[in-house]
Amino acid sequence: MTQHNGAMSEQTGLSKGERSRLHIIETANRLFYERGYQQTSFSDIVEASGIHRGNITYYFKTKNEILQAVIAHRLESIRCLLASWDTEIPEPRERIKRFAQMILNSEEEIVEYGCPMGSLNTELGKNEPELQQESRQMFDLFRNWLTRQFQELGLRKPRATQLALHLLGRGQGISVMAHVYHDPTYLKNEVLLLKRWVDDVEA
Amino acid sequence: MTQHNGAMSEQTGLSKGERSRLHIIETANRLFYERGYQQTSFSDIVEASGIHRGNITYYFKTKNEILQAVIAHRLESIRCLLASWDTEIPEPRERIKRFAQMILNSEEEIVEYGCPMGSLNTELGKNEPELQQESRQMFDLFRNWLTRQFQELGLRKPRATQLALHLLGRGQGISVMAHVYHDPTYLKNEVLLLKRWVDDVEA
DNA sequence: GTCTATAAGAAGATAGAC
DNA sequence: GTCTATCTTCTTATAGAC
Repeated sequence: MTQHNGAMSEQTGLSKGERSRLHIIETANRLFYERGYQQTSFSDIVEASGIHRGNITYYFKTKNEILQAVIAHRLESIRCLLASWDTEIPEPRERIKRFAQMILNSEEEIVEYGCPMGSLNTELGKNEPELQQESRQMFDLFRNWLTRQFQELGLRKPRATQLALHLLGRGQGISVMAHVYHDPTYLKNEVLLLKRWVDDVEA
Repeated sequence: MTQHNGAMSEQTGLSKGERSRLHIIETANRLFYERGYQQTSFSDIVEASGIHRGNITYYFKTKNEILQAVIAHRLESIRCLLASWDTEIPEPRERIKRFAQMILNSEEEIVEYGCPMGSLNTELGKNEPELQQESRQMFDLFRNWLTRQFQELGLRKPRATQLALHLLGRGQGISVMAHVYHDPTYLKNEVLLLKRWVDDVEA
């Protein structure tokens, strides 16, 4: 059966509907990060996206569904990011340090809003166990990827996983404190310490 | 002028009104921690405390004021805690390790709800800058106290502050990750690492 | 696919009787 | 000090025209 997609954009390869859907997701993603999930209303998404209420409902029946789509979107972004690191960085130790560098690259947003993964999970963990579980998958991607990198350094899996969790935790701590004190200097200094820690991990 | 407080309890030294006020604060404190500030409604506090709506309003005009009282209450608890550590523990290094031990002692709550200071600050940081600033004072108490302990170890103030912030950040990271994965084993292991780190800080 | 209008309920805040 | 009742606004969700 031949598919007819006459209205597809040649630039993006997305149909009109797919573009609207993506625009809703990207708008909601930003608002959920900057204001929090609970504190972002449906109307906020309507205003910020410029897409009318009923049309958003056409794509997502509930706000809950929007969050699920946002999480799926973030998961895909993380997968792409990790794949690019795998491609571009040959040494596992340098790959691990690239993770620390990511924190430094996001300095401004982290100082202002905290870590997107951590703050979302912290919010959902209080009252929405199913959604917390979905958002936890973002951590899983990094944890599994970091575990693999430590294994490539020559460590056994349990130890590699332990180090991966330690590194993730250090990143979360840095993000929380940098946000609490709105302090880029603290963030920079701690990322430096973290890279040194990576250098000192024995193969 | 002589004060007449005929209705004071002999056990607590609090008048009826002071007891009601305290009961509201303690109830709200627990709910804000377990469910989050935004996700706790005025009616939730009414139900959980057993004190009727109008009477809560008699003590606190707005939910905002309740939060301020909750933060003030927490600040006082932290001051008492730190004072007791000062009294009971002679060595500064042992005092610092007592801070790490506190995380272990709160293991169950942290795994279920995260750190009370960190999760509150993360939530308020998104949309309520004034309230975040108030809640930040909880971190200030620990930061200043830890800084003093590191100074007593013989370190200069800037370095002592840096180490205090590092320690606070490690604690936050542990709390976030233990909560994300609901993993007491990770928490125990990381607290152990943290105590070793304290032992290795050079005087 | 896109939009307007509105229903149904929950939220915070207030008035005033007892 | 304690309580009931209500106002107003905001929220999510839905119905249905175009």
